[in-house]
Amino acid sequence: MEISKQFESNQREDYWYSYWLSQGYFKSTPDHREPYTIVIPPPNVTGVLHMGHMLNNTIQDVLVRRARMQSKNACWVPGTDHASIATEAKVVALLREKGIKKREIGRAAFLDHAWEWKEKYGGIILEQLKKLGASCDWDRTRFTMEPDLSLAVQEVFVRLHEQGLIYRGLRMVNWDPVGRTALSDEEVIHKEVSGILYYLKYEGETPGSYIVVATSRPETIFADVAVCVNPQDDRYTNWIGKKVRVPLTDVWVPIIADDYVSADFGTGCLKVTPAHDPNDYALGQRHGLTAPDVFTETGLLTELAGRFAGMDRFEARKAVAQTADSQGLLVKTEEYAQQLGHSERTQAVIEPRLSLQWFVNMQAFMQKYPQVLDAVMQDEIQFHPAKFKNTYRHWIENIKDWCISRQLWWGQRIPAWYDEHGNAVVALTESEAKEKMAALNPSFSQLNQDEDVLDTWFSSWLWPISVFDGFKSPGNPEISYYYPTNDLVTAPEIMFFWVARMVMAGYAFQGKAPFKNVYFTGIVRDDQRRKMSKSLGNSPDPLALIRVHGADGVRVGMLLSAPAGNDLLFNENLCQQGRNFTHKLWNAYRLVVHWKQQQQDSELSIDPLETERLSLAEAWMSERLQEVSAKLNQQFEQFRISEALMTVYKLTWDDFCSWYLEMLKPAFGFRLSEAGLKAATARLEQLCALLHPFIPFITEEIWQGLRHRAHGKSLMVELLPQAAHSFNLEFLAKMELMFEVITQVRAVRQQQGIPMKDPLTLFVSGTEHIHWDSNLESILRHLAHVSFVNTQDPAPREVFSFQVKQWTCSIPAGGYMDAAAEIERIEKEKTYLEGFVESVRKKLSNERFVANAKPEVVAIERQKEADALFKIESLTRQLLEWAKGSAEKS
RNA sequence: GGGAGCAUAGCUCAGCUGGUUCAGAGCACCUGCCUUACAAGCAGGGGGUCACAGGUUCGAACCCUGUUGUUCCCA
Repeated sequence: MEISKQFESNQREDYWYSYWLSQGYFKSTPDHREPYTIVIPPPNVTGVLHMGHMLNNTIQDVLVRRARMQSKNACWVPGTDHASIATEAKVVALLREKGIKKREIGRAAFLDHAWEWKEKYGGIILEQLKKLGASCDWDRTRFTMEPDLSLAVQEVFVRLHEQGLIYRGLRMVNWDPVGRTALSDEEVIHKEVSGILYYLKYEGETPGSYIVVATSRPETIFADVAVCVNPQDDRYTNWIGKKVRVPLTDVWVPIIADDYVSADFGTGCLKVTPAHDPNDYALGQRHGLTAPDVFTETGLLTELAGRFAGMDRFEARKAVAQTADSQGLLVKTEEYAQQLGHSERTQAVIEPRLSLQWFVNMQAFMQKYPQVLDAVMQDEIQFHPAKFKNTYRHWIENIKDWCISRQLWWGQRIPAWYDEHGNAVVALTESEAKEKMAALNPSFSQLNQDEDVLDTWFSSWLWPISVFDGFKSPGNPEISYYYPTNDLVTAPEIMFFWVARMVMAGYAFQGKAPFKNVYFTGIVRDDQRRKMSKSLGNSPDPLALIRVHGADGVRVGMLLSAPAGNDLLFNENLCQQGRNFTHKLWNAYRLVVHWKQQQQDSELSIDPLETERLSLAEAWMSERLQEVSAKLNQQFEQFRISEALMTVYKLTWDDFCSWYLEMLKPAFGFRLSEAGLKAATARLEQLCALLHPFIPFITEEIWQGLRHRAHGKSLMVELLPQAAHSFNLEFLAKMELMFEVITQVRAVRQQQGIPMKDPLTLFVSGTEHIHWDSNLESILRHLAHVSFVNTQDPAPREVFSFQVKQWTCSIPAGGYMDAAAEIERIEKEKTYLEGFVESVRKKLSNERFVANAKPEVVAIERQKEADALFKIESLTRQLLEWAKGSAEKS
């Protein structure tokens, strides 16, 4: 069988993925095994795969595949969320292109369009995940707006309302005038922008008198109900209680005093617009002021603004300032930096707006479920990395009520009904609502359901429960088996949006935390540390990356420099590195296949020196595999996934390819024995198993190619090599030492220009300190072409030498020597060691050190001294020999 | 404005309870090699005042204080 020179990732990855699918390996049903469960952070239906998803889902797949190979019942539940604002905006835009207006066609028709859109595009991202190799149980794919999950959302609303944890209230909310909806605090992004401070004259009752008010929002003057000063501010004491005229109007407002106003900011006079600023609203409440609203829901000025009515708020700002200026009411303007809230979805500047909205009373919620904080602080839910516990605690301790109503149509409609007087009842169905209303107002004539829908996160927070139908049929076998899930992999950005709220829902509705571990990935940035985004155009197309580097290569690239919680500075070179790694593994495979083919060649005989090397290589590789398996267990326990990858990377490249295969490799003109081939095959299989969670495709291909496999077999359901509890450390150390000798001999060859084909003799002294095991010489011969080792006789005079621990190894220089250079090298090393000894002795002669330090530490220092002295002695002897040699020559 | 984190090689990061191999890894870089698995490779090599200044200690990358720079969260 001819193996292609490289792994044809594009075709073979598709092939293996559909093989896995057809065999149903991704499926999970409850059984007697230990469950391992992950629910996917549901991507947005409007989304296409971006680098963040790639990172996030690669990590999840690694965890799930590893669990599966540890014979756990691994279940990864996929799905998407309906993303109210984003989806609605998209559908509205699409309809607008067709000349259709949302409000004209009405709710039902609009929702038809939205569902149509969702059916067409909503699954794209999940299809893309398949290209990455994601081993989700696709039969379990859920959607936050499907009937069962929607019902769960509404039930939860009703239940929390009954418990008094949900209320409706007039509150200052974050209004998005473009999306025409309220947003929760978490959906508002504060950015510093440069604004202008306008200094406006407010004329007093006495002709010619005025005060100056500084404001960044002159367009809101029509909503002014007062001007406020600090009672301690001497400049304005006389004004308190008097009236001033709002510029450009005939409205007179009182001057009030309140500590809230800072005398230092602007002129010390604050215009009060309770409808348009949370602080002003509070001020208004304290002073019994009204709260007229000068904006429409789309951010236009109302008739309150007189001739400015109908103008956009930003246009009006300029127009009002200009008019005030022309009337001599604008004293001056000045630039200043201000923090402005922006809508996460539409980017629109947020307008604080008074409106009736539904809220979850978070303080009360937290009082009822204190575990939400405790579980995280006490590591019942472990955060990786743990530093995020601080952030979590801070948020919980300062928690604010959660505004959950959205003035949209795409989402679960709020199960609240109103009569003609605005009396509200909350019920799951209209008939229940009628009953409840009848009790409240027996004479009600009509009942209207709330027009608004619920925040998407009010669906997502139920996700770990609702995907297992924990609301539809409480205590069903699935929820009992899979819940709580094991690990959640997500970005720190949505710790509050989602993670914290899932914990809340977990305790409130299931009585248990939803997961045991939360792994926070970093944010994928470009090499200038800019966040990757579509608008910046700095994000590569993930599918194109997969085409070029292969899914395995991209997975390695994503993981290589993505320690938990650290941002990933993405660079395509990382995928290249991943690609190179898979290529290396591929070539190891080709070598083994090549050896297999050589066995058919009757002209070749078995290398007579193989047996010894084979048994050493096998003993060593077997220890190493166990050692590495144990290390991997530890690294996975601590979620050090990129370190785990580096561990198997080095195992493959250094241990397996550079040492193990090279030890086995038959000398030129010979072939490998059957035993040798069998061993190499088995080891490569084990290696593939360890690598499979990281690079599933190529390892499956190799594993399937190494020997005949029955149909229906797969590496992905094989078991990982087991980690031993103890290793033969002595043997491993002995081999390491021999490898060091080999490396040093190679270095001498390189430095002195001695070709590999010339055999060398090696003199070793110091074997009374460390035993020289001649059983290991076969690999020295094979890998460094040392044909003879002499541990008995003193080395001849002219040698190249090096130290390995207490061994002094010498290679007769033959015709290659450059005495002067060698002497210089030895002298340099001796000088260094002498300095070292001095520093160690200084330490040892310090009485306080000897008295205070732990005995073993002192012993180590003494050993260091002895070792160095020994080496110095050896070097001195060598120098002497070189000196004699040159003396005799001259 | 309030809070949290970070600062170690050119880059991205490890470095656990202060004490062997404590100054490490991968990539990048330099030198020599197309050696019959692999130039997407092999063999070798150089590279750091552990941000700065003090302090504690026999001993500090690690603990304490301050300074500077930087990132994030909250308002």
